[in-house]
Amino acid sequence: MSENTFTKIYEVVKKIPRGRVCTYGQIALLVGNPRLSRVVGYALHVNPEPGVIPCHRVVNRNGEVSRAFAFGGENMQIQLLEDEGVEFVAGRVPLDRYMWYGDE
DNA sequence: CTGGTGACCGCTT
DNA sequence: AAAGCGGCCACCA
Repeated sequence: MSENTFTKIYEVVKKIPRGRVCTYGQIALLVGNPRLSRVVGYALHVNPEPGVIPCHRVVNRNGEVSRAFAFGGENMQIQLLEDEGVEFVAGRVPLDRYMWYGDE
């Protein structure tokens, strides 16, 4: 069984429902360690399965998209989220409405 | 093997 | 309010 931390992170990210966003810290918490937030970012950075892992649904605790999103630019991530129905306010996502707490 | 770094978060000055 | 530091995991030199 792949009980690697990275694998767990990927599993959680894949569970994020469409039209919903999640924070690095929340994912880390679901994985089992709230301090893995950094590792979460790195895990998505390697992104072994683009198209399968909805990394664009992951934002920081501020609701802002990552600046290092070197995939068509940050605007690309925002575009994908808006396409799913996620609303952006002042360049960030109102987590109060779109935050996914992992409880499906 | 050691050291440094990275899509972060929270606590402490 | 702003800045600094530690923590966790994996990868590269």
